[in-house]
Order: sequence, then structure tokens, then C-alpha cells
Amino acid sequence: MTMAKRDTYTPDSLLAVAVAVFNERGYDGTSMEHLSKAAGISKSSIYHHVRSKEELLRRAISRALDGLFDVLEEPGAVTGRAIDRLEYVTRREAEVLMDELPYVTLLLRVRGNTDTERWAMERRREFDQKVADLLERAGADGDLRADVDIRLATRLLFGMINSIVEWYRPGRGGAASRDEVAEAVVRTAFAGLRKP
Amino acid sequence: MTMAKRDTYTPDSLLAVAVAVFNERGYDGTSMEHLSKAAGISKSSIYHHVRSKEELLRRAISRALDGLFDVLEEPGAVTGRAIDRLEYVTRREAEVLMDELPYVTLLLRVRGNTDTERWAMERRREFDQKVADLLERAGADGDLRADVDIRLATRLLFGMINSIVEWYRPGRGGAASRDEVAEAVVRTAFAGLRKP
DNA sequence: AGAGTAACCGAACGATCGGTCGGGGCAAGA
DNA sequence: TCTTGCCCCGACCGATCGTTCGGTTACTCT
Repeated sequence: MTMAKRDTYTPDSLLAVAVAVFNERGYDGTSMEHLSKAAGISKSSIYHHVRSKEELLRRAISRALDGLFDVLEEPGAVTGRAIDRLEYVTRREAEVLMDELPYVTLLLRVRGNTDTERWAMERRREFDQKVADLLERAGADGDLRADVDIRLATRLLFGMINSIVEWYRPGRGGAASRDEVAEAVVRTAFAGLRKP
Repeated sequence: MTMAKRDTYTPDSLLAVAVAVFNERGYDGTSMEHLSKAAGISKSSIYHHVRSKEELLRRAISRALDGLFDVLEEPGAVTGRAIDRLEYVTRREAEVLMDELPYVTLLLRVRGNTDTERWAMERRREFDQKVADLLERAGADGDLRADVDIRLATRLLFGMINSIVEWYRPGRGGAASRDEVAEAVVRTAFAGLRKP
């Protein structure tokens, strides 16, 4: 919607503009005309930098997925008790989500209309499954409250974390900061999930 | 996507088909051609029952909003201690969400591209504000844990509840039932929110 | 049997979609 | 000064968008 001025575009800097518009209007609701207005260059010029509209989506989603998957290989996610690894992954996932907010936002909203979107959904399921395994293990260790089904708890945990994209805005205003949000997520989730 | 057979359509029965397709492909990603295929009648016949594509969206969203707002006027939501009213509203909202799943799903996904969508977002904000007031009051009563900001807690609570639309499917399979889900939501949320 | 009407259809409307094409301007290197 | 190559443009493509239109069924009521 807003005009962007810059000397020249790289595929990445153009991607940043495109993702912002995608998140504002939805991917399907965004035309190449919308992108050209937002980027301040003509519609045909966009094709000098990227092959297609779908490539923009693929690039954005890849970036989001890479960020999320990388967390699972960090030391805090692979060593120690399952419940502690789970807490670590929860906090880090929330942080990555906020650091790469526009890209993760886009990832969480794909509906599966194209091959690219279906690929994104599949990779996302892989990721969710790995965290679900962690919850399963923490349950087996007896570190989770027993009165809530583990699969349900997994869904609710993800629901809470992913909902961050609906309201968190990085520009520091009176609102909560990145670290405060991450802390609140961990606290709220685990004071409910962890055995007293 | 799938063919639907029926003697004749009413605006409501057609709406049910349309909403299903909207949720599968996204509103913007759904063409009238898609709807006609799913409904088993021609594109032009749809206009015999409804004025426009946007009217379908408006009807669906209205139904969802009505269901949610009605909860706030039920006896359990207006009498008693704030923390108890909050718990009641949380459970009932989860139930309504599951009872009216396709319609609420659509409501939660609008992006604000048209007047109808902006109206939906505004009404949704009204609703959220009323629940936020309830949380505020429970906090003032000293019934909420003090180490998490109340506005943050509100966001996370809604995030958890609303995430139900992403995975709950009513056809009873091996998965959790409506009441089990509602119970799990309340338990997970309040064992984290309520003061020990 | 005839009239009226709800439900439906194919064809076509102007607008907009994602994408292509040939070429222009301009800074850097020769 | 001339050439090269990057960045950009307006004009245009066939396809598809939401919607309209004139007309045809098939059923109901008299």
C-alpha cells in the first residue's frame, strides 16, 4: 500500500516488500499490481528480480522453515531432560517467530492451493511432529500433568505460540518486548503443563 | 472440490457448501466456478440464491459472531466472581467455536480487504475487548497469577482457544470429542492463569 | 389444460489476473 | 567515445475473475 523508495532492488529486499503486502492482503488477495505499487517499480520490473509470484512465496516460506528447523538442532534442544528441552524449544520457537515475523506469518497462513503451499504444509507437519515427540517423551518421564491428553496439549501449545503472529508487532511501542513475550509464553504454557 | 447432490438449494444450505470451500481454499482463492462445481449447479444459478460472493461471506461471518456474542449474555457469563465468569466464557467460547466450526474458522481468517471484512474485524475486536475486561477484573480481584502481564495473557488465551479451528474436526474418529477439547482448554489455560 | 413461478442453464460482459516482450536509460569499463 | 549489461518501462497476451442476461425447464396451483 505504501510507496517504498530505494536505489535498486535485490531479490531479498524485494521479497521483504512483497511479504509485507502478502501479510496485509493475503497471498491470493495480492496482485502483482499491488506489489509493484508497494515496491515503487513497474509490474514487469518485478520479473527482472524473481521468476514468478509463487517464487516469492517459496522464498519467504523457506526462510521461515529454515529458522524454525534450526532451533531443533541447537544444543539446548538435543541434550538434557525432555521437559527442559521442550521448554527450550518453546522459548526459542517463540523468539524465531518474532525475529522472522513476516515470513513465519506467511507460512502459518498457507492453505494448500498450489504445490508450493502443499510442500510448506508438509514440512510444517514434520516440524510439529518433532515437537510432539518431545512432549510425548516428557510425558513418559512423568513430567507433565496427567489430566490432559498429550496430543491435545501439543495442539494447544502450538496454538498459543503461533497466535503471536496475530498481534505481536516489533516496533517498540507501549507493547510487550520480544523477550517479555517469550517469557510469558513459556510461563503461561508450562505453569499449565508442568506437574506441580 | 467434491460434488454435492440435493434436490434444491436454500440460501442457507448453499452457504454451508460455500463456507466449506472457502475454508479449504481461502476466500480469495475461491472462485464462483469452484463454488458451482462444489454445489453441483451452474455458476449463474448461485446468483438465484444470493446476491454476490461477498454476501456469502457476510452471512457466514454474521452467524459466527452471533454465536460468540450470545455467550456473553448467558447467566454464567454475567453473574458471579470474575474469574469464574471468565472460565465459563472460555469453555463456552470453545464449545461454540466447535459447534459452528466452519463459520468461526472463516471469521478468524478475514484479512480486511473489503468493507465486509473490516466490519468483521471490528466486531471481533469488540468481542475480544469484552473478554479482556473480564480478565482485567479477575486480575483486580487478585485471582490471576501476577507474573504475567494481563494483556499478554489475554492474547495467549485467545490464541489457544482460536487455534482449535486449525485442527479440531467434528467427525468423531480416534480424536478428541467436543467436550474433551473444551475441558482440556479450560484446564490448560487456567492451571496456568489461576493463582495456586 | 393453462398460468405462474422457483430453480436452473449457457453465453457473454468488462475488468483484472499473472506473465511476456521489445526496447530505453544510464553507469562502468575499454 | 563506444560498448556492455543491469535495471527498468509501457504495451500487450490469453486466461480467468465476479457478475449479468435471456431463456428453458419442471413443478404447483387453479
